[in-house]
Amino acid sequence: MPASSAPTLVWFRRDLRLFDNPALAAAADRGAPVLALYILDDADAGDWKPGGASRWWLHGSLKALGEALSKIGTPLILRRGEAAEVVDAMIEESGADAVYWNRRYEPWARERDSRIKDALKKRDLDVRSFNGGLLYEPWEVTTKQDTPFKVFSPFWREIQSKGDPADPLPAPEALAAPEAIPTSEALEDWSLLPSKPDWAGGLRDAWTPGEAGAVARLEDFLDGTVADYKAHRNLPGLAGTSGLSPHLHFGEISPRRIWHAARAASEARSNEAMDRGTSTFLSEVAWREFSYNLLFNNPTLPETSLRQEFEDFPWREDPDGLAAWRRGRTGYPIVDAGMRELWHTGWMHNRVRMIVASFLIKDLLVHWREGEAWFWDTLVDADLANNAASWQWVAGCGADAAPYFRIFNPVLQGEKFDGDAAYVRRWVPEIADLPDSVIHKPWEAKPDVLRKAGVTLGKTYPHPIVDHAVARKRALEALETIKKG
DNA sequence: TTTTGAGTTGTTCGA
DNA sequence: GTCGAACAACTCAAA
Repeated sequence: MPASSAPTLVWFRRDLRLFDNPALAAAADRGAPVLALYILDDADAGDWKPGGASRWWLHGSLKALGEALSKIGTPLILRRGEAAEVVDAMIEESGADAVYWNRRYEPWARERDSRIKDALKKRDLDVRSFNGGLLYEPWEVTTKQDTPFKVFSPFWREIQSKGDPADPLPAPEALAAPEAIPTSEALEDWSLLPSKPDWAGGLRDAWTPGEAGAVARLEDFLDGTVADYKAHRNLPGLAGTSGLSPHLHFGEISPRRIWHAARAASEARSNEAMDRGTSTFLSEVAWREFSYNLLFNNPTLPETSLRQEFEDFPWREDPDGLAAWRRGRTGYPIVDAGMRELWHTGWMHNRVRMIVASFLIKDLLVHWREGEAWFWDTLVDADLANNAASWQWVAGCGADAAPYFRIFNPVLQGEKFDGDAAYVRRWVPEIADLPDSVIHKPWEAKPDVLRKAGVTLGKTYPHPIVDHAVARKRALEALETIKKG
């Protein structure tokens, strides 16, 4: 124990867990009492305050973290406001002489955190930041020329060549609370949960925010699903993905833990170095790293097309089309199913995210930022780096972008990846009685087939809001206008 | 400095 | 129904 009992302030942010939490582990090692703090820092976040679905998740995650911390001896203090001011107040009220946190990578957070760090260092406090959110820091993964990667494949090869990332750190077993514990605001007073109306029923059914929920998901996934991940991850009718994205976003589980657990599970199944499902899954974790790397090196990624020429793209204003897309009433069943899954559960299957994004951008020619904004508000896993990088990728204006001619055909995609229409029938029940042969293209069904299924196009289910073949040609022509040369 | 091979996820058309 | 080619040109990363 240090001579004084001045506490260590641990500022929780996107690391709402006890296991493999470097800042918390370092505070525990230091021996002094631990003051655990979470700041609702909307004031600092500018245009990127968490959306509705994220706030719902945050409530559950904070509740779980508070309970877990109390169990090992120290409460979680909740405060609202500008982080710099709140941290100062906490130091004042508790007598803390050290402040630890795990890094964030949003441009606004980096700028804010470095200001806070400088100010505290000037006052001779022990201030430290750690890597709690990534396998490797963005500046640790670079090309041989020491430049940031702009293409995923070589980035992924570089990650693999590094061997395994650091071992996860154990969770502290017991922590001492400070003598002077600052008062906490009540989580309920933050109004993170929707009330009028309560739209979160579907979210409650689908998710368990918090570290325990995250670990349970990981174990379930590694227990079975991962074996067929390579093939099944593309089929939205199955639960073939890990469903870990929101847990990762809030830091309820660390990517290093996921990495090591996945490797161990793979080795336990076979003597091979790593099975196909596991390596495909880990490459998806690496895509997350790649997005963070891109955001770190391109702070305007959420607002500005990475490829300059796309700033001159002839986007359309289409309020009606955008509204139909948001509500899942485009007349294309696979698109509508995805948008309704999103609205209902706060999540959408990855394959379907690409389909709906391609539809908004290429079929409607609506700016990718409109899609980014809607996802930001409705996804429980809304993440600045992933969201921005992925929308730019689909638009073709990002790093490693899709070739211009890659325009998803929503009918073919539906038939290919939802062949038995299990997904469409679940989320678009009004057409569930259509046979497999036409359920992805109801407008081609014969009148008596529609009648038998109780479908009246334009009444019970919309006509397609655009003709895909026409829209595809229009998109290719629009892309022609920004070609160089 | 120059060269070389490669670049997550697709669609359409014609043989 | 199945298969291969075409669909652009450019930029990246390493040698």
